[in-house]
Amino acid sequence: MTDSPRQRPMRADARRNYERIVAAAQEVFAADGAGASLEEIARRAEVGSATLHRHFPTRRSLLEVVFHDRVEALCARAREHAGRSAPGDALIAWLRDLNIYAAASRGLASSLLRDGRDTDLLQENGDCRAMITATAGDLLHRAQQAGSLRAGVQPEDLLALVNAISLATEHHRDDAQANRLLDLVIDGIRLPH
Amino acid sequence: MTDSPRQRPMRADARRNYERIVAAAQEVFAADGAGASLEEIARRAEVGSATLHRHFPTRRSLLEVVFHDRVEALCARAREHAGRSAPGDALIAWLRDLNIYAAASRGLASSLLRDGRDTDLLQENGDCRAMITATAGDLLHRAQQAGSLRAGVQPEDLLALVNAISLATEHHRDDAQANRLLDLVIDGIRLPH
DNA sequence: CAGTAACCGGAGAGCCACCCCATTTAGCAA
DNA sequence: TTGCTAAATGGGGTGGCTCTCCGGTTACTG
Repeated sequence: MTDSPRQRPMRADARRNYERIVAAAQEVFAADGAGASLEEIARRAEVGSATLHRHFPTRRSLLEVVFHDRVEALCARAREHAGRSAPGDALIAWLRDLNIYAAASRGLASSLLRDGRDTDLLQENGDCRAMITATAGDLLHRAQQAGSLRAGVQPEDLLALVNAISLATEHHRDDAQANRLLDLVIDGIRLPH
Repeated sequence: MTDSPRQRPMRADARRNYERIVAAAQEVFAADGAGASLEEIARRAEVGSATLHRHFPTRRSLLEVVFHDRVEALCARAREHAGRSAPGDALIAWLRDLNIYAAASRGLASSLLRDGRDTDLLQENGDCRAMITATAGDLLHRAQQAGSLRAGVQPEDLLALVNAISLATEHHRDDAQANRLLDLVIDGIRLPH
């Protein structure tokens, strides 16, 4: 599913380096955040920096690959919630998942969300962004149709806010504040009933 | 020597350079955002980069000075609102001011808010941060005492959220979204009555 | 077991923040 | 006014970053 070798398959050494880079990036991004040094990643992967830049022309393209799996897991989780709970509750439960994920990944989500100005990038492979926006949109739509949510809220708003909460609380590692803020946001989008 | 612990006034040339740097920083930060090149600022101020670094040992210390005036204006505005409107309305009106300010200053506010990890910096001169936190705390406290706001919300939460909104919407310059998000937040903190 | 296209990575260009220290200069006192 | 001294300066160095070029290497194919 993820592998579609309709293009010419990668040469063995290329694929090996590609995977070493992704593995190294996983470690380094987790340790230093999304702004980590790409050269450090190349160094840890024992690969020339040119090789890294050839495989991943932008920082974002690397982040995209590194977090693809986690984002997929998050979307799967959304489907679970949708099949198990009432629409409004499903959305809220998923927002909590998203919040935890965002806190755990040190503002990485924000790097994926952002960079809307690089329009090429977006259409080229806004894969994670597209997946997660679609997921949020789906849950949101259901909740709104079920009448448990105010109208006018956009999927991007939710992502932006959760992302924002993680950004805002990131530096002083305050999960209590993050939860408080999420509760605020949830109360804001819920219809008084 | 020991009987005059008072700081000497700046030498005239030092003061001149200091002011040139601040003026240049104002332009450059406005144009390129808070991450702008410090060397470019020194260049535009026609000053050696060492001089810039001596006057402002960190990027943050420069931002601090550059935005001191605007932050003061914002706090003054808070006092106006407090003297004119009901506590809950005053807070909300001020949040809207804050939102506009944050949007206008291209994530600069966020740079001031953040960096809580540099603990030295905070106590050394968290001037803007302290001012604005105190202001938010004051308005919030009044509103809570007047019963128009849910309890448990912290001043930092409000700042974090508004800051967050500006961060989240910054890159695609969408004032409509920013306003929508702020409305959400306001509805979240307001008590249903 | 070649021949060739794909791939590699060292080296280098052009940024940047930050620091060292020889030189200049403001301000004061005689 | 003049000379002294501490304060202030800024050119240039260090080391780090991103990103590119290109001569050498290597995996696949026929």
